[in-house]
Amino acid sequence: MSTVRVRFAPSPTGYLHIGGARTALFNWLHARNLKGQFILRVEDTDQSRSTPESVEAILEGLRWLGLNWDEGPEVGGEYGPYFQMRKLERYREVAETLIASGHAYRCSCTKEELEERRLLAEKQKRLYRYEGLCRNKTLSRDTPHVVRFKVPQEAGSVCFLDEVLGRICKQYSDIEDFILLRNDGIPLYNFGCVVDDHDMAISLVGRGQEHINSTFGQMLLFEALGWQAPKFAHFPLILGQDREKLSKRLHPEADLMQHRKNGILPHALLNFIVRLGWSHQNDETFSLQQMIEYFGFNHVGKTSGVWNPDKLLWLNQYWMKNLPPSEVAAALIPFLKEAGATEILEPAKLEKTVLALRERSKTLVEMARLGVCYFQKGVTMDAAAKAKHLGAEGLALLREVRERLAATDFSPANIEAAIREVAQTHQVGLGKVAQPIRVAVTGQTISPGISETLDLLGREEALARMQTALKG
RNA sequence: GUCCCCGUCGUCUAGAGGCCUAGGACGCUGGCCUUUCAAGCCGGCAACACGGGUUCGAAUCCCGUCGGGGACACCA
Repeated sequence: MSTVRVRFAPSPTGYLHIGGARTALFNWLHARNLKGQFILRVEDTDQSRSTPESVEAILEGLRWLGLNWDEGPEVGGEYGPYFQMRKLERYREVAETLIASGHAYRCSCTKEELEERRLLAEKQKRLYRYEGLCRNKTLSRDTPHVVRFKVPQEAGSVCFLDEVLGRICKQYSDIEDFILLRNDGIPLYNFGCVVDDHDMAISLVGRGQEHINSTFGQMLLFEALGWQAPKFAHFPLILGQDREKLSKRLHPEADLMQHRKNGILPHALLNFIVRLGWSHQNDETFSLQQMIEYFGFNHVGKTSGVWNPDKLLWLNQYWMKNLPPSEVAAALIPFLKEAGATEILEPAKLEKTVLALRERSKTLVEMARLGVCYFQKGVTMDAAAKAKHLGAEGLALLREVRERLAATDFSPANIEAAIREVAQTHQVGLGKVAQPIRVAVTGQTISPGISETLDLLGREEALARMQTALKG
């Protein structure tokens, strides 16, 4: 069996797009599933838009998701360079080969000239083609020119067998003489991509369906160069709720790191995007090991999927409840700080907090909001909560329970008993007694069960907070 | 407009000719549990785009229509 080598080849023109993240994930899973190599390649040939900051942002996004690469920036590898701008000579050399073999030509037509022809063709209601356009001009190397690929002029078509879509073809006449090298000698996507996929011995190219049309040109290039083309797999697109392709401009959820800020666990996000376009029987939740074990292109769907924020939230809560508490606790720390925690974030207490709050929060932001009161001195009292539960009646009940609590240790049984007795004495429901305690110690109407809450706070702090509430 | 891809509940999907009276999940919804809020458990609503074929039999195969999306840069 030949080696599986797949790549993720983003262009560093901004943050890591969620669609890119899913493309990376599918490739990564395929590589891990088959014990192959996952390569990261930076396609930075768009000089006007590429920035080093973007490279870093993309690496950071991949690291956050845990998608490690075997070759690429920072780790190197035998097939580098992994930045396209570092191998311009190579592209020029290949372009020359194509010109020499008659598969490409130098073209000095300007954009304007081409546009003119396009309009003319439209006016004449005939299909516009690049046929013969500049092919016959002979140019010296010093006149400014681009290098164009010479698409076969005879009748015929290019086809490839897509791993998820099946056989797809396109007629030669529907493909234009696309540009290989710009007039500054820098390669365009379609060309750099082919040279690199060949040079890096990529066995399968997995990318979004928006690239299907460029695949035909690439197939032509592989053929002209006499190189064996890799396999291709085109993944369904991710659409926003407006059914348009998820774009950075229109959809905030397109920004991977936005989800980190929103308190989404990386594993939850992974689980969510892996199910957008892929399935394994009726399974909904997957550990990383399961994803790797089950993944295959045969179960990648063909239809675009719509972003579903509710399901992401559900998955996030699911994983907050099912991942080791220590892992969730570690992820919670920055959110607690952000929420205003001032006390020491001690690991054991953090884990207890996670255990107590994970059934009540869908995100780490929510968990921090509910949990920050356990990591502060005193409470920030919610006015509405106070008005509702710490009126005359509430305070009277609170005074009484506090007395009983102060007289015992804080075992769950004792706390239960104290509440029960007070409720019984006054012929009121348990809630009547419990709520004032809850509000007094947390400042909110929402918290875990009372004994759990008091335990989290510690006897001393809890009694002190009740005392403060009683003083008004 | 041209080319390419796609078309099962609102959404993500299972489904590779009989196992489908179409299954699961999110959401919505009724109930149980309950000291708050949740979580959990039990139940409900809800889909094969349409029209022709092929076949004893079609969500599954073929054709057409309609619908949706994508690509049409010296961007990737």
